[in-house]
Amino acid sequence: MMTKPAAEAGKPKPRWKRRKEARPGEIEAAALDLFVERGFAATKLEDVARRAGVTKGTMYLYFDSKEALFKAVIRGAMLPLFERGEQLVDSHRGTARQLLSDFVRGWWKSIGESRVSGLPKLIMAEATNFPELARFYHEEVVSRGRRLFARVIERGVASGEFRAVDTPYALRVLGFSVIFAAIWKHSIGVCEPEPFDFERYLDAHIDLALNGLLVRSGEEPAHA
Amino acid sequence: MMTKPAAEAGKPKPRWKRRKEARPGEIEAAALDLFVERGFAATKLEDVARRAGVTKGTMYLYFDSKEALFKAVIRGAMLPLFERGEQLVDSHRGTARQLLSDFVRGWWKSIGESRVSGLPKLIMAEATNFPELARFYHEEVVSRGRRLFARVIERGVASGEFRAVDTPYALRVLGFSVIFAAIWKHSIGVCEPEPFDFERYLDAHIDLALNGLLVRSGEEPAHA
Amino acid sequence: MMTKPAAEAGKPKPRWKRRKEARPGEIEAAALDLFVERGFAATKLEDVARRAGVTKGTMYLYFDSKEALFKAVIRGAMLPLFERGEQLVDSHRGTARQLLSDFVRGWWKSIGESRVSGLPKLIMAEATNFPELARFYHEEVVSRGRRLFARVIERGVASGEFRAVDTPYALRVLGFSVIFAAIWKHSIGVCEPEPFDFERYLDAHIDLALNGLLVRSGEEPAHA
Amino acid sequence: MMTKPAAEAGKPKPRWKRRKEARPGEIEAAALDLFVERGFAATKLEDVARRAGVTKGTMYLYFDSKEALFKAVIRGAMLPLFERGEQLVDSHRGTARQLLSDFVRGWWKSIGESRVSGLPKLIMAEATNFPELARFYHEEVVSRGRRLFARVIERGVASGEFRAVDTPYALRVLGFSVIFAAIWKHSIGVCEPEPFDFERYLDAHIDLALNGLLVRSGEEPAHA
DNA sequence: TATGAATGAGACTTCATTCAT
DNA sequence: AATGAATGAAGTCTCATTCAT
Repeated sequence: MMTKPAAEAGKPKPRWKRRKEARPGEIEAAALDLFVERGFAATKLEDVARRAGVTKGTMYLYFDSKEALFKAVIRGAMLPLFERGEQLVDSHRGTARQLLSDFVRGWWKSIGESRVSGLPKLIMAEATNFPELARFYHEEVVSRGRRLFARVIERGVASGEFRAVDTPYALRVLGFSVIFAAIWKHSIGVCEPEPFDFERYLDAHIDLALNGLLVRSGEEPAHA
Repeated sequence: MMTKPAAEAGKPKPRWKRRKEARPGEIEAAALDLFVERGFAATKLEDVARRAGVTKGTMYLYFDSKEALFKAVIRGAMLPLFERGEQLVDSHRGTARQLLSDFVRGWWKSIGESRVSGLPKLIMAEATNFPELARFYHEEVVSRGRRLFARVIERGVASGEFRAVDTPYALRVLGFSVIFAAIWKHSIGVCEPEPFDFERYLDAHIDLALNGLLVRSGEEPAHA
Repeated sequence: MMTKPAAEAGKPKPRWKRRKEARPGEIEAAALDLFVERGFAATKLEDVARRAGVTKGTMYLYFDSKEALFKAVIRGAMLPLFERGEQLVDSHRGTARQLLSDFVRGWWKSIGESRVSGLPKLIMAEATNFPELARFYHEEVVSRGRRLFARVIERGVASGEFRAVDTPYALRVLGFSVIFAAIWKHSIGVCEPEPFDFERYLDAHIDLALNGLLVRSGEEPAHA
Repeated sequence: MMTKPAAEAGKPKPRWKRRKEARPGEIEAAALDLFVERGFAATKLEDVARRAGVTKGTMYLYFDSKEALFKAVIRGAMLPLFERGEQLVDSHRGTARQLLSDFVRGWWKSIGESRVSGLPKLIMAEATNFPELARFYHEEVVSRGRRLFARVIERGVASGEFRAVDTPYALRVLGFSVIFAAIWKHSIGVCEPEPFDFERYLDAHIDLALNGLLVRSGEEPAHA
């Protein structure tokens, strides 16, 4: 419990370090965490600053306002969202059912288990307060995601594996229930007495989806 | 409950009527609307008051604080959530597949199209800020809803109509995608360029759910 | 030094009074004082509030922003500026030299000795920061003042009392040196070791003005 | 003052030149411009730095604080104020009326048309915030200017050209209206729809001053 | 019962100043 | 000598809450 006497202290610890390049990312990461946890309005910039290891003033070196920070967080977190997904669909060589399964599990792997999984909740909560951002999200994420999911289903229909479903809305049904897992994780999920088993949830989802989509034996395949 | 006869009134008529009984409900309704639209923190009590046709001060005659109002809103909005649902499952005499279809459509009819449809979004957004409420919601709505949905599925399994699925998680999958429709309606839905067709969404949902659940011809039914 | 026991206190002094009508004027008066004394930027709203006997928040019931308060102060202080002056010129029946003397002394009486005398300094100091207000001041005060002063000089020229001077600029010269007295009073004047004798200043001003304007004996009058 | 020969320099040339001697003046000049334009409080040091071609940090190598810079600016700008004026009065050999005319025009030439013309506005605006500076200005400029102007008038009175006016206040009247021209130029002047003609203003000023001061024919000269 | 003027803690934001580089 | 990233005190403004009317 001895405290080192000040006289002995060789190097006086600097009050701060200069880290121009790292700051924005750190601030955005801290902000994403808190925005997801508390919502935009209930998040105090001072808390974001503290979590990012800086002071209030520093935030304004990198972001013009709280709203600008919010937008940067959203936009920044979205960019990596589709790299993997589109590549997967492009290069997948197996059956459609296998693709669907890989797709959903891959999505959870890259999104659901990272901090980005908080994004859907955040967007849902603030969409009406930031319609411009919501539109941006819609175009950049929702539409793109739908196109991607549509390709998965259509490939199965084309190959005769899947029934001829109402693709545009079937993908909404299947997509929503995956995204909701992310929302759940960041909202009521944290209060649930027994933990939510996301692996099992995905299993059930894929099981239902495939059974819901597959051509039933005795039926003619959709394109035959 | 006697009203003073008008003839006797020498005093000038008061500017406002005695509406002690109606007030709380009106305030809660206004608050629900705004909380759903903007979130808890971003909603100003003055706006709630204006929408309810009263003034700020009046609100404090009925609610101790903004937080108390929030809780009252949540609790109040929950009451009607299950009336019909449980009754439906109790009294339904058709096939399980018909029950599931009626159940989902009935839910949307009574919840999705009313102001209560905003509740899920609100809870999701504020769950971490109001864990006590989230727990309450979990117990009163989520658990109860799951039990109800479980009965629907289990009835189908028992009757041999449905496969032996992982019921606890299958119902989460099916339930989430219905609830998400309500969330969507109150968030990004308002920004979507082409309107979301909820009827068609429910059709697709039921179609997928039934096909995903039904015993596939050639398979043995689960319980046989 | 005895403190009255709390129990004995008959009427608990109310923390504040309701004075909707009086507030704006009081706030503007306090703000005028401080703006004049310190300038716009250096004046803290909290100080204005304290001087007006209210708190910060109250100011925002009556003025949207500091800038709005500033504008209200300027505009409010200007309205009464010309009532007397224009009436004087309209109704004056004496010689032009008498009118000029009355005019200058009357101006000082109604402006120079009141709190409004701080206005010119304020406007001069903030003109470039609030160009819109400066234009407003120019139109409402400067131009109007010039027209009024021009009438005084022109009457003298018409009557043969005054020389044919370059009226538009002569009035600037004469006007400026009167206005400067007000500026002086609120700036360096407060630091001068021996007090500035404004009466004597006006005497000297009028003496010089009249001698500068009057037709010199031996000269022909301007209009003859 | 030896400069290291270029040939010897193996080290990379520094990005900035050694300009220790020139810096303070450049910073003061930039600061004077901005202080005049916006006032002390509304001027940001960063803007001063940018205009001076340095960065914020550099300013603190030369000035301890914003207030110190302000004082240096004021004091520095005052030095050239009287060089010419006193020399002019000392060496003038013409009539008093010619001296007065030369004096006023010379003042405008050397002060009014230079950046120093902004000083009066600045001092007026900040006198109450910096009483110490105001006192300094009063002693160094006002008093000195009055003594100088007094000599001009007194010479005319002595020579019999001018009437026996109340010299101490007559000079205030005449001086104020000249100084006000400088203030005007830097405040409302910039917003005036039609440009202020300073030459014409000086003509009118001198015309009025001389006519106001000169012995009127038929009168006895003051000292006779 | 109802009002809305008044409050004051607390949020966002600015900027003079410091100091590691 | 010079930089500019970082700081933090202080300002403007908001809004949940109180209370005189």
